[in-house]
Amino acid sequence: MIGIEQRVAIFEGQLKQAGLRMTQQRRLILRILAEAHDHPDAKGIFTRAFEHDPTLSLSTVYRTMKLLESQGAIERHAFEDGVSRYEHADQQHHDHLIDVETGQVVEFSSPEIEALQAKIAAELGYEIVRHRLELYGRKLSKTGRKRVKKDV
Amino acid sequence: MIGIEQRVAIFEGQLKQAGLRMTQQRRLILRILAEAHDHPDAKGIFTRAFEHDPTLSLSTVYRTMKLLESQGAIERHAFEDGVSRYEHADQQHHDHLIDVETGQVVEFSSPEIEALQAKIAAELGYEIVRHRLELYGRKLSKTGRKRVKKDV
DNA sequence: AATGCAATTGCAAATGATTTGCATTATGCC
DNA sequence: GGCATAATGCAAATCATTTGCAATTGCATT
Repeated sequence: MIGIEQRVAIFEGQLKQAGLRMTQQRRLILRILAEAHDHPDAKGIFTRAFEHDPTLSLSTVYRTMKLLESQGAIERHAFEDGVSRYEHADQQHHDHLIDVETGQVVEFSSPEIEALQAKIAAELGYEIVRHRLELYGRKLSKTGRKRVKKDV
Repeated sequence: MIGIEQRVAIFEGQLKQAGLRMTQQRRLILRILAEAHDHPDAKGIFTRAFEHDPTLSLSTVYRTMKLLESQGAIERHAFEDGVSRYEHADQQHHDHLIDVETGQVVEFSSPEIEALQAKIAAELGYEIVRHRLELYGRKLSKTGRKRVKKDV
């Protein structure tokens, strides 16, 4: 988990290499994302950013998300509700468990499942390029659970 | 895999119980779905049905898909392109592997993965309500593969 | 610090999938 | 056959996202 300044600096370097520019709005959105501990959608990011810069437009958020995604700086997910949600990409790979009652998103990862996926794909004559695994669940009442990391 | 007539009859029974009616367009769409060996989207179903009944409207297709889904007669999937795709629901549970080059959809199922999912959810304090597992892959060149079931 | 030009932005309009309001039609019980 | 109302077709409405374009801004260069 690196800091905001480093993230901005890294991204600015990537931009420069591509002949692109670091703008106020990109800096702001990057900051919002770095501070986010959840999986906000474009409107959510826009709302948060808007408080710092009321001249920002939603189009710019969308364009920036697309740019960040193409640079590998963020990951985009589309859960069941259909809207795209984003999270920064400096963490290890993980999948998501969505609480069907609250919409809360819990992250998890399972090397065993990954291995099985690769095996299945190979048996079908494929190599996996990427995958999407989402569990939709309901909280168990009271017994033996172990919470890990939660957000919305 | 049951026949079309039986499917229509079953569905008509379900409709009757709900005070709903079996119409020409519902019958037609049901037939199209039963004959489909792929995962068509609303427009695709509409196109196929339109050849049999040019008065059919796309709205009716959407309304019918929603009805069929609520009756458990079909399953709806939204892969990465965002559009909803449908398949009849009389087969055993399975997940999907999508060929990133051709869009071809291969079905597979893995009890091992299902078991792991349940275990992971339980550890996080959840019971799984449903899940979504999609593998996006590229065909291996020539060696050891075993094709199973394919469609688009 | 001023200049120039392409990259970027904000805005509004366009898109594309899906839904919905409403007047018209058709289904299925009497 | 007649009726009440469920279902349809059409057009207009949504909703998330994208895009055209004129105005602005970043930044490399004087």
